[in-house]
Amino acid sequence: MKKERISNNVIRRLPMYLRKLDDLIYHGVDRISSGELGKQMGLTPSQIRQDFSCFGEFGQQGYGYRVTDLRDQVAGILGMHKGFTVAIVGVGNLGHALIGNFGFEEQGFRLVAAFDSDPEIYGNNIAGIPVYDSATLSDWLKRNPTDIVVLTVPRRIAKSMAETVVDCGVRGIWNFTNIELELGRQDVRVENIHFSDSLQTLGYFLSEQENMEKSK
Amino acid sequence: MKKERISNNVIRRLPMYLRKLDDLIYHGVDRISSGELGKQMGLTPSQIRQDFSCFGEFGQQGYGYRVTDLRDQVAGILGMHKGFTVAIVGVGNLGHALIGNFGFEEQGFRLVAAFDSDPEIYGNNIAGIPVYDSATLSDWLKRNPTDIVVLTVPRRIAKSMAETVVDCGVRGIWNFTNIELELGRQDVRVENIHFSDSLQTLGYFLSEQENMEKSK
DNA sequence: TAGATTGTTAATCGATTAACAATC
DNA sequence: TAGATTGTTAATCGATTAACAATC
Repeated sequence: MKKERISNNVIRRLPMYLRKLDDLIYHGVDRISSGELGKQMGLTPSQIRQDFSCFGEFGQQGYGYRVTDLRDQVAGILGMHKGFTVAIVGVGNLGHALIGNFGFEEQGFRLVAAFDSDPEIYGNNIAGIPVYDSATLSDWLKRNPTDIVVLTVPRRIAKSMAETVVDCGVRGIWNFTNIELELGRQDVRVENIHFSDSLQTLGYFLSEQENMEKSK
Repeated sequence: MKKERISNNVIRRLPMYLRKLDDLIYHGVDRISSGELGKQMGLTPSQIRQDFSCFGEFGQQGYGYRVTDLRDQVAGILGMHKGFTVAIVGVGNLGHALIGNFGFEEQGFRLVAAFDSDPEIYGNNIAGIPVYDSATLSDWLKRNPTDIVVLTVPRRIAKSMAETVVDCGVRGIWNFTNIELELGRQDVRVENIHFSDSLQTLGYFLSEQENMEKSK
């Protein structure tokens, strides 16, 4: 029974499932039960069955799940077959790293162009991706409708860049700038990679651990 | 009333609070109520008071919270004053970006060294951080006890590198390799940055949006 | 003092887990 | 068929929200 409203927790688990399923395929596993999958992922079988049942009936009673089928279902839910187009704005080390190593294509995204304001940087190709002058970004987006912009620019220009690109029809921003982009637009989705949040969380746990040991 | 067991959700919100509080300080705000903070962050006042009350009593009745005090409390909870030492393993574009742009020091971490196996790369300094040969990592860690390793190596060597460093006493791994590091050690904390999970989540929402529009 | 706002207890809501009939 | 395992309904658990006495 498909649900209309999917909780955030479920959505965040989908990429985890995908990674695990790819791993199982890699290891030649063609069938798995919710019990076994749960054991391997540290989830309860119930949760796994509940999660998938939000989107449809992907298993077979008495048998389990066909790994490749399930993988394709999950990939489909995540829109990986849609070929969303991507442009990277800001080609510093991080932008560079994403162009070279992330593998947009393997994940079903189409990385089309990159932009930077440094004349030393634009005009070149990086791993086959042309890098254009940021000054031409707005025009370019109007001529080349783009689904997603990866925001890897310095913090101080992040907000205005974000506003520019959404005005040019971009529907999703993958935000690496570590600021909270409040664009006030319901139709634009921002997904943040907050590096510092992650490291601080790690700091919390190490700190906790130290406090525990001291109080023993 | 301090709680012993803090939920993960609360912990993940702490860095958000910190960012917001830094922002308020930057804008010269010296006092804020849970109501106003909630409005600005999109949380309920109740939740904010509940969150902070896990760690102590940081506010004043009838007044609210002193922004700088609260900021310092949160930073303290996150262990930012502890000066955890950090080494980066893998100096590709991403490792390079983290050394140059992340700002470990401003966040209270002490970035001490970086390692890479490429002779073109090790032997140099990057932004004042020495880059050593990965072959010497194990020895170096034994001589220089290190709290955290940033793992920015290629996927295929991620697991063995992780095992090496925890054997040398590293207590936390900031993992950028997009694999699930199952180290089976309760005393070592792994914090993941799964780029692809994040982008796939964005893909899900854009895909949903399209489906919604089509079915209208 | 009166007004504001906290910290905390109680109520609600949502997510996870357990149970089980359906069925491969 | 018997055994296994799903999808789903019900029960539990935990997190969020609401309410309010305490107090600055």
